[in-house]
Amino acid sequence: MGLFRGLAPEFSKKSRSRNTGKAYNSLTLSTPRSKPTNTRRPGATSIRDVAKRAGVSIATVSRAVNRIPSVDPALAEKVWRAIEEVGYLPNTQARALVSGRSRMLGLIVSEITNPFFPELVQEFENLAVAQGYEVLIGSTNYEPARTESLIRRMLQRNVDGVAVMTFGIEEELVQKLVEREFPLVFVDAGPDLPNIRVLKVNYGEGIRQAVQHLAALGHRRIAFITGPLRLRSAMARRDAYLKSMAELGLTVPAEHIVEGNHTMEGGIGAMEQLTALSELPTAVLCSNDMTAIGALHALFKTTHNVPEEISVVGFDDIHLAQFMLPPLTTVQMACKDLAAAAVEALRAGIEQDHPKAAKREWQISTRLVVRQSTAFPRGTLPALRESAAGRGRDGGAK
Amino acid sequence: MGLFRGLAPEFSKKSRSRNTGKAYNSLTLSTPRSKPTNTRRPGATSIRDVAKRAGVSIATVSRAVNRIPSVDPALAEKVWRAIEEVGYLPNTQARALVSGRSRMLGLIVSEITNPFFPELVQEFENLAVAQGYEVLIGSTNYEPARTESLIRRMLQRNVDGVAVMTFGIEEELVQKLVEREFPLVFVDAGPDLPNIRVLKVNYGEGIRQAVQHLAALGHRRIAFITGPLRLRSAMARRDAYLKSMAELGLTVPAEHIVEGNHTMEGGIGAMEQLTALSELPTAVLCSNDMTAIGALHALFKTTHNVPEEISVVGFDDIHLAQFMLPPLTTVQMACKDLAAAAVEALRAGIEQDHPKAAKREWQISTRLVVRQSTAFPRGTLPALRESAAGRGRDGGAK
DNA sequence: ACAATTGCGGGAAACGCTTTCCAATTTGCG
DNA sequence: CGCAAATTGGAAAGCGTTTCCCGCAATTGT
Repeated sequence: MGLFRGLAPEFSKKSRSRNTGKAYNSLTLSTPRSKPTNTRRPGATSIRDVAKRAGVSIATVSRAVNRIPSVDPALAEKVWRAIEEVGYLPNTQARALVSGRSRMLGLIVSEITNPFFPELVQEFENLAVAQGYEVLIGSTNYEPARTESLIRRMLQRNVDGVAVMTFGIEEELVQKLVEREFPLVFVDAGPDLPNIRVLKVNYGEGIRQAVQHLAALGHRRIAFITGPLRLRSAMARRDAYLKSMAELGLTVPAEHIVEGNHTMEGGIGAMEQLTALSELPTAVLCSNDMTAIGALHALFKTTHNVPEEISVVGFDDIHLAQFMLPPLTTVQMACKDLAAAAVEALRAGIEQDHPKAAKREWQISTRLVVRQSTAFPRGTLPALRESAAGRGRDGGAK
Repeated sequence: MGLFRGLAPEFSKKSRSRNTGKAYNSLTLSTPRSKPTNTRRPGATSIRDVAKRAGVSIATVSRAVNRIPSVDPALAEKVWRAIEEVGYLPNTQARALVSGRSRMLGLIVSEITNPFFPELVQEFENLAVAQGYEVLIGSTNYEPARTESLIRRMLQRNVDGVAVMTFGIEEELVQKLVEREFPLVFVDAGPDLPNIRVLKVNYGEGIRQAVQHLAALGHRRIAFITGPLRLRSAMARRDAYLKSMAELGLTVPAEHIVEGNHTMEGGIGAMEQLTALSELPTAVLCSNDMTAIGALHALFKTTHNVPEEISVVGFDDIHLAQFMLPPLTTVQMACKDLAAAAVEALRAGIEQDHPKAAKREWQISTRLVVRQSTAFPRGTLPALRESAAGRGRDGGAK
């Protein structure tokens, strides 16, 4: 719908000046329309410059650059020297023009300011660049309008594929990408179509470890702060928590599940709800690390000590987690693995002769990293607390 | 040098298979070389499809899309309907072909995983996209090799301009961009050339406020943890600190200036050096917030209380700062202003008829935000401490 | 009523740079 | 010496848009 209205913002200025009717005609004709040639950047060099310098044809230069072995090694060497001398860089746009592939990948995340995502972006970009791809990054901020504009941008720029790492995107918008048969990568779940690949995160694994860790320490009242529940991943994490609790025969009262929104502010709000309860939980699991950081902050403000009075566990294991006060026990979802899988899956979709072209699913594992935000609950024997501290200490050293 | 060797990574696969010599020939000839036509994505539509659908010429479609007023409104409406029906989106690459401008901006930051930069990226991107630009992001991680590859990527993709927000980049590498007369934006300082614009950050302003805030609380031994001193901005911050101290007649012993590297790890190391001193400083100013977070962590590990035993001040005011324990007093460098200035300066360089085309410098101001990581130094009267807490509390509410 | 002017729309070229086809030249070998 | 194979160069294709230029129709002026 609105996806196709309001195109071409870059021309708005021009059309504005034309609102005067006739006046514009002379205007536009006199202005840079006369000879728009020579728009090339002064220092830029083309394949022609190299050919001239090396005294060969442009065809030979192209072959040398692409390492077609039929060119005489001596000649190739001459071409390479010329390339360095004139500072030639092949124009990617021109290449895209003839190959029909832009060699750009889209990466859509939900919130670039959540530290988890820059880490993911970094890894993704490293891998993509190593394969000769450029990355177009977009952050939806959970706003449909942004997502829409993002997808339009990706379509217009003709990216070769898009990784949607928002952990639960608005369905209809992605439809646009699906229709055009863009290679797509989703996290957790996606439409079952040939161009679509899915990264399945095994939330249960790490979350079970976290619940069992807390239970082993003696916790029984373990609360959970969820993410925004319209995200599939947030639901999956909550469900994994419920399942792990049930496995241990622990019941979860309704008020022990509070909805957050994967931000620090959300963590604060949720934790304030929990501290207002008549019977405080002794441990809180959070749907991501930012939520946990918010929870720590809320507990600080209400002068509850962590981990003495209440244990806190995060999810993601962002770099920051180990520097929190106290260092955060958290479930690690290796963003390195995630990024690697995303790039591999995209390439499998783009390059028809890719070795894993047929693979549809990638598995991502999670695991608990114990640091110092978890301990024996209050009322445990001092002797035991000693050993707990010993166990907890630096379990997550890098 | 190496900038021009090793081009065309996208062809590496092909060339690898060619290492066998002759064998490849049949390979490349048989593979998708036969008829590389029809590489178009199935769902993609071109201006021609719209023209056919609307029963007009492509010229008319182009005019309608660009809102050239000479087209009959009724016809334009028909075109717009056709556009929605076929789901047409103008191909940016083709537009770039004729306009000679890619409408992409490069944004080079030093470390995407430092939370300050995602915030900057976000603002920058919002503004750029609103103006019809796409953003190519690159993180140097302080590695010359990465910077080099980054610049090559930007050159190859033909960006219209580059904002170098690394706060002090390796000179020779940028030379490549300067040579080609790319519009460039630097922070703090840059070569004095017509295509280059500079964002001057007034570090002195905020840092003076920080030093005076600490001095007013009664601190005399105020230490400073620098950033990596090869960065101009790190030097500028240190110099601003020294100047502010001198203004108050406070002497700074050499051991009160410790070099960090703008990361949490660096902050920890630097703070450990400070806590090892026979006479501990009562307050520490840090060159950025990540350093301050590291410092807080180091003080936590060595069981020094903040702010009772030692006050800590950061720089940047990243979003996270207010959620630290205790909430961090810091100098705000508004990344909104920075991003806005960067985009405006780039546009001034790119669009020759931009209203501020002649402007060379943009001023960025800084200011202190007082939170709870600063307080009266030890030994102050309890009565005074009360009022200090009152003053410090929530000075930086958003 | 006819000529002149204006307005609008369509066909086709240009845009920039690469890749690749095809033909020509050289080299090698029988 | 002749034919085949290997290399190289000239030239065209290719992408989808914007824009030039011309023709046709409609409107206005005489």
